Amino acid sequence: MSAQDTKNLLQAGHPHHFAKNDLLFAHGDPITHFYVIIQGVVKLFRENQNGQEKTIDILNPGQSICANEILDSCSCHWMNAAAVGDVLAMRLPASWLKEAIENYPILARNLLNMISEKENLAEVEAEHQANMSSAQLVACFTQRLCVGHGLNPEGFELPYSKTLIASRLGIELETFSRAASKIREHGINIQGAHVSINKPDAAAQYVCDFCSIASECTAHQELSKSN
Amino acid sequence: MSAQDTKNLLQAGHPHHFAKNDLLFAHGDPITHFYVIIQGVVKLFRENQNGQEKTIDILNPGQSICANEILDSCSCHWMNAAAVGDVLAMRLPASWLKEAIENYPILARNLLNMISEKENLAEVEAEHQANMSSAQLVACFTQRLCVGHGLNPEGFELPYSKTLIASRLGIELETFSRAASKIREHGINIQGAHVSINKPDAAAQYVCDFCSIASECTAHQELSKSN
DNA sequence: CGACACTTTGAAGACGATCAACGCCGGTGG
DNA sequence: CCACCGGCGTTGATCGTCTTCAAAGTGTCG
Repeated sequence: MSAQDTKNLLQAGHPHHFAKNDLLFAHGDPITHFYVIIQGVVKLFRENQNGQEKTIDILNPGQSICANEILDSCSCHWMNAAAVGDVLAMRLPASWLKEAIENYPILARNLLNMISEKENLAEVEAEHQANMSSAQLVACFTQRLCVGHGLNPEGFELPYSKTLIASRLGIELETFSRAASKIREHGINIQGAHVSINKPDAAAQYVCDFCSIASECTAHQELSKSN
Repeated sequence: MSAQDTKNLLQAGHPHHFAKNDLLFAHGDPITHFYVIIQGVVKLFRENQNGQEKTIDILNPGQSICANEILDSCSCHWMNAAAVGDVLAMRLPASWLKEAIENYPILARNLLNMISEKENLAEVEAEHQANMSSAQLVACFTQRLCVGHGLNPEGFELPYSKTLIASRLGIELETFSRAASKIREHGINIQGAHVSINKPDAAAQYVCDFCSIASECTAHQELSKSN
């Protein structure tokens, strides 16, 4: 979004605070607001009648919530959004977004871009689920975090609980834990919440051969060239 | 799309024929065209360096191909598209779509809607993969086909090969075959290519309790009320 | 210190993938 | 007309992986 958009946004909405585990909205609620996270982490998830949960995405400051639902033709939320810790989020009426789209074609264009990208990622994740072992899923996730930290040789701390990450990857916590020890032999070291990568190229090969978009993946490119 | 759009479309493009197994485009090809299927079936799939394939979607006449890729910022295709049988498809330059979007905001709006919907479906499918057994996946797929045929008590013929469907569902052909016999006890009868549903409500319950959007699913609603 | 959330580890079990063999059918060629 | 072949689907047996259940370990915070 442009600086101008941001300015408009700040005028149209108000910051709103959510405590840990608060729901920003739940499945079935009418869609009334659009959110932009200022601080904290929000978990999007779906829940079926058996109580099984599937975490769809983990959102960080700067990311927006439920733009796609507002743009879809439905009037109610399809999923739940919960504050993982304390969260501060800008809250705007849904109508504001709809009007903005009508008035600023450039915004519509940006949103198209963003949503296309998300759809693409969703497909790639489905592919990963089908073709990768749980250890590879964990390695892929970790690698991308690591690139986000500039491949710092000191390593970094996991930004979320392992329970949350496991849920995001569609595996059980126990499986995550076992996967974490298994990928040590591929150069990825997870000790408690601290992560470091010894052999980025080895790790990349272990994972990215099983990913159809490795050649376009920025994380993969960074890892490979760092040799 | 509106009738007017269709008219423009017919003027801007030319129909193009593809033989069985022809690629409409492949991963890495520059994005030059946009397609609308007139006749036949097209398979979208991704392939990793190990040769593992994942079928993303099966497209039928009337559906468009790669609108999302054109709207994404990338210049090359992220996936492959192959003709399952003989295919006739309208082929338009990608620039046509981009211009149309700039000129007709309503089209942008429709595309936003369509892509949001696809993203939503991709997420639901990920959820299904995580929470359903292979038998339930097959049942879900079959149910929706069945509703598409108006719940005809005579049943209907599968429109695709079982190999293709299995690949679409992310399971092996053998698993599909075993699942097909297992779901007979839940009122779904698959004999060769012929499918009939004896107990729609039983089948719906067997599957839809594991789906977070059962209450919004049109197929589920049809099945439930048919008792 | 004790309660609680989070994580690790072990053992058993279920499920789907894989390998292998066979049946069915349509097409091709002698 | 029959023999052969290849694509497709079914069925059986085995194996590896992930889930599940259970127990114990670690850490933080009141």
